[in-house]
Amino acid sequence: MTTIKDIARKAGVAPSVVSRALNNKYGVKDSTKDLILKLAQEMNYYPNTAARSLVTRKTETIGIMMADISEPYYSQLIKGMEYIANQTGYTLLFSNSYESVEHNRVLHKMIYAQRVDGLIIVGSNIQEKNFSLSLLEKKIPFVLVERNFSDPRVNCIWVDNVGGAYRATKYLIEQGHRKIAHIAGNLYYQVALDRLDGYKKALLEADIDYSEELVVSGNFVWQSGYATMKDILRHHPQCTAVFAANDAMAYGALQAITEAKLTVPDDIAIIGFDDLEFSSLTNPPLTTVRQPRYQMGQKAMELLTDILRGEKKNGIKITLNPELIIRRSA
Amino acid sequence: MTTIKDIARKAGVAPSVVSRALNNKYGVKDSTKDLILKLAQEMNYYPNTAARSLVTRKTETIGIMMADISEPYYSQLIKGMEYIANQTGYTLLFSNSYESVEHNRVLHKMIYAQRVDGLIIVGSNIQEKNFSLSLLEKKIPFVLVERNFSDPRVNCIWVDNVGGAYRATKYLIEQGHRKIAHIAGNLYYQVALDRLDGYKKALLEADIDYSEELVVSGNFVWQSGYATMKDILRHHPQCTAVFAANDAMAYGALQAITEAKLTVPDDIAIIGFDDLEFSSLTNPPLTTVRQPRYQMGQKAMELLTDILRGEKKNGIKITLNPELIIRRSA
DNA sequence: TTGAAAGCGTTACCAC
DNA sequence: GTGGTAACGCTTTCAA
Repeated sequence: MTTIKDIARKAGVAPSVVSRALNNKYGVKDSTKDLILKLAQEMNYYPNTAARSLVTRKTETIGIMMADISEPYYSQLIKGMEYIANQTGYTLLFSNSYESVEHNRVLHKMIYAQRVDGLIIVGSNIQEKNFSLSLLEKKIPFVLVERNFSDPRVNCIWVDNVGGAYRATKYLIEQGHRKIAHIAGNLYYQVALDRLDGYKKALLEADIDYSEELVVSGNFVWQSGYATMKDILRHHPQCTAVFAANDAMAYGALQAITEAKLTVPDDIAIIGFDDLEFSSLTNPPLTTVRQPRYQMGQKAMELLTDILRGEKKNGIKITLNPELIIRRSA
Repeated sequence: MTTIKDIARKAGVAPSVVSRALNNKYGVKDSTKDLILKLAQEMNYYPNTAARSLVTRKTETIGIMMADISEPYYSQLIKGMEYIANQTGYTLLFSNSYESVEHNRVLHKMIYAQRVDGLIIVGSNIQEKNFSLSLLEKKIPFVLVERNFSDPRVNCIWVDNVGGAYRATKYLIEQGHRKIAHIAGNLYYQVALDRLDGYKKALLEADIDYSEELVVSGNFVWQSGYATMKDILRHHPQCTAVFAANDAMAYGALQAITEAKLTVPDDIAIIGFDDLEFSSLTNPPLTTVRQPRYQMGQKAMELLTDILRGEKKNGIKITLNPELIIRRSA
């Protein structure tokens, strides 16, 4: 591997000059700079990341924490982040933080080992406030995605879940439904709470009594949508519509309804939340609330980059709006 | 951030002793070692990654290249790799190599910048032989997944695609089908070629004439399955079964069949390949060939780790067997 | 068993 | 504009 010293020797200058030339800094004559650049190319020079970050104390790397990188939900988010990172030159380091306990491991690998300059944290487990606090204390720049944390020092990007759920439920009401069940997410998550709120709000507005019995809690995976839908079918046969807190659970619900030989949307209408890629392929295609995930990823990355570059100050909150996508399940 | 020097000072020893103690090397008295370990804990010491890898020339990081990290197909593969990496202490650095051209960027970010100790490359684009060759030349340890490259120096892990496709097709034949179409993948990919071969082999064995007209090529995404299925329906109404080279295209085919008011499997039977999570949720649930993806990820990671640790030599080839999962689409 | 010192490749500071 | 040198935090070698 060629080093800066090799180039310096060949060019007949000092290593420091080479460094400055390569980094486009002031104080290098054009002609020597040209020579150095030419030599670097010829000699196939690439800066050593470790050496550089040892002195600059920067890694040009951003850590991404999410519950499970392989959830289809995250794919667009990741792409949005990558798109910006490719432009700004940052490298992304992913970490699956399956559980809160794992946070500790991430802290080790990313923060203490000083592998990243900042963090993007996706997910809204409401018990994880402490983690944010400890990051704040350590002065690690970070942005929270899918989470609206009121602390004025933290950066948040989230979608208006209340509004999205409200619109979905309202749409069902407009279609004439009065007995509308809600398959909620795990209520440890802010998004689950918010979507439940939106559902209630629409009911209230339409003078429909809110009934706790019609709200069943799943945990965002299709299996729980399937199981809870079976319960609803058994205990509340008068239901004519269901609003599921995410698409995965809606898929499971669809499955349960199909198995019960009922048809969607004629017997039961169903609306999901997220608009996963697959949602246009269900039978019937799923009506759902689309989250601008690609855009969320982009915004999160842009924001963190700006903060790392000193172009923005901490404490920025960004709200994005979801959109009701009407297909054929409601 | 506490450094080794800080600990050395407090312990009244030299930095080198601290280093040795922390790394469990010979030549440190138990009592001083205990003291150092205790101090390290108290003072919240964590080694600086950059400094360490600058001298050891190791990053304890493995680069993962794949076409598109967000493809559901890859999720289990990633989990398998992570599982092993967590055990061995390696950090994973992902890179989406959407296209061959991108290889260059990856080389820069990972190899030239010396950010990784080795590479796992997932994908089977047959035009990418040169990339492997250049890695070989640079002496970067790597393993290829989903690819059987005959060069005796390269490590490969792949599934028996020919066998899987053969079994799927044979199953259709056993169900009485004679006019069986094949929605192939992009034939630049080895896996697409292999699955086509397996299909032919089963036909041949059953004395069914192979007809090129019944093979249409998609590019592995559902849209192409949808489009090609429409063609098949129009031009070959006598077809009673379809073998799709992957599940995504099978989903599209299912969609096209449903839209044509035909039923699966009565009018047309369909088999996919991969067994994505979603395949048990289609209507009807998809019969498909399951790839042991989690296991592939694990094996790939184990193999690379062993090679990096000097416990295995290059040139290892591993074949895994796919399994026919019979659901209700065929 | 311990310590001193060199060195990894880079940047940054200060003198020329 | 340029060069020398120290420094980043760590491991390794060699001598004590």
